[in-house]
Amino acid sequence: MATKQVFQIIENCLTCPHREKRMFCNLPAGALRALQSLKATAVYPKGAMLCLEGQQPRGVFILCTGRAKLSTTSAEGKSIILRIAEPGEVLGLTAAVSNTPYEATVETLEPTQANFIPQTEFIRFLQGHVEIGMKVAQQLTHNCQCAYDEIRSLGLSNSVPEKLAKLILGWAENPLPIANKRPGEIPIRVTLTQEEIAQLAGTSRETVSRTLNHFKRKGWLRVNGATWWIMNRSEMEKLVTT
Amino acid sequence: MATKQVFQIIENCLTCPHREKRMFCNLPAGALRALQSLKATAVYPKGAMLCLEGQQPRGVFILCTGRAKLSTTSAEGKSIILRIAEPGEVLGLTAAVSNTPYEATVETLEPTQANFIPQTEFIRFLQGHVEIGMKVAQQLTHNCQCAYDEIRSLGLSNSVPEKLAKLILGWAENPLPIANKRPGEIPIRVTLTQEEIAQLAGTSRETVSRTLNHFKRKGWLRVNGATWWIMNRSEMEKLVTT
DNA sequence: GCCGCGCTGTGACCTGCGTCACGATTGTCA
DNA sequence: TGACAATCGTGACGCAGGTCACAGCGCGGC
Repeated sequence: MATKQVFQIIENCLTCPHREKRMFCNLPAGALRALQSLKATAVYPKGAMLCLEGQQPRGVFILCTGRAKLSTTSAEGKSIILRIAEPGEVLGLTAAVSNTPYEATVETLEPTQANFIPQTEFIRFLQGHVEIGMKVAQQLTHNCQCAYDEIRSLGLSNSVPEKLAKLILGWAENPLPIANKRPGEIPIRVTLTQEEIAQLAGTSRETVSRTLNHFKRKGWLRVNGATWWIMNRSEMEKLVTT
Repeated sequence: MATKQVFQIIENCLTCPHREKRMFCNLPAGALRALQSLKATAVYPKGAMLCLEGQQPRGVFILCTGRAKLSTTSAEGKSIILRIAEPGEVLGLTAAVSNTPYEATVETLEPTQANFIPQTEFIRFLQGHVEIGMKVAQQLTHNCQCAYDEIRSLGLSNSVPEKLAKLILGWAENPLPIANKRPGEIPIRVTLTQEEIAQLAGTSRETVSRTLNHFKRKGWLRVNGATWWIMNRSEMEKLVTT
């Protein structure tokens, strides 16, 4: 099904084809040249740890390709996913700006290219360009908004079905671009395991399994490997009150 | 017991006695003068709403005196407290920077003086001074860290007693400066109602009541109105695993 | 092809805590 | 000082979902 793809490395931020779509990278030429000279590009396989919760900050990462999951772990080893970071995001900002240990562990979910900038150089870069300040503020704002969403989801949703429905409907915001789709069916790609979904929703793996099967039995959802179809969006929305 | 205090208004940021202790206000003279000319000072009674969740942003508030609670409410009217903001914090930043509706409702917990800066002027102020960018980044970073703490508390703590112990121990970080205290006893001031504590911990009022009484019966806590004594810190710490 | 590991499905059990209900206590304003 | 509202204390009940245990299943590696 999936043809083997060659992993494209983006060497030069100035000619990066994605630049304008990206939250952080869409910068004026001057700042972009400075960024280009500061950054060190690296490619990581799926499952690589970019940084670990509690470590002293070494610098920030800018995601070029690939998504990463940010998670935090309790003393007993229970862990929750704070959010999934998309290409164009800067990771490790809170730690770098306030010079405190990394708040989260960052693990790549797929093969990933990322640009690394050491902390001191990033701070200097930040102080030298006003636009960077704005971009940093936007990224931090985005982090906050995601965090607040998570808090609302954890603290205000009453039931697990509700939380899962909310998650799935959130993924449906950017559906798979499939040609032969039937009207009303939304195809999405879900590469997370049930364990990870449980960590996102703040529940247990077994409950995720049971709830998904409940959705399937109701005919609201069809699952085929990593491709899911939302068959009845409105019914799922009824579950969501917030 | 409590003598009636005259509420002191701080007219001038340049001569503000608290400036150097405050997260946001400790600025170089130039930026401070600009701030002084932009701001509009107001005094609010306890229980005043500075901004409402979902409203279009009008601007930002800088807390001079008094604390405020930031909360968010679900469709059914259940609400949780995101955090308690202290003097020196800037509120409404996420909304103002990204021009999205306010994320939270801000309600004063005590008589409060706050400086208001309209959104467009604040953005101009931000773009005109690099130091403001850093301060904004620090405030946003602080917001994120608080939010992540809340997520950890909601998602990783298993029991309500654990969450409450964590909360109380957090308050014990800055205890009341009382002279005749016995060694090992930590006096703290708690002006929140049990309902509010429940919203902070993501639980119900009744459970807070029961759990606090459990702590009292164990001899770990003594409550006298708004003044509480932590009698046995180490036992309470044993409850906290994260 | 076969083996093994990671993922998923499902039953059984049980407990923490949310909810309802009501009464006691405290604070506050006229 | 008295009355009313807000806050707090506590018993009873029920169930959502966490936990444990184990069984199929798919997929990649050798």
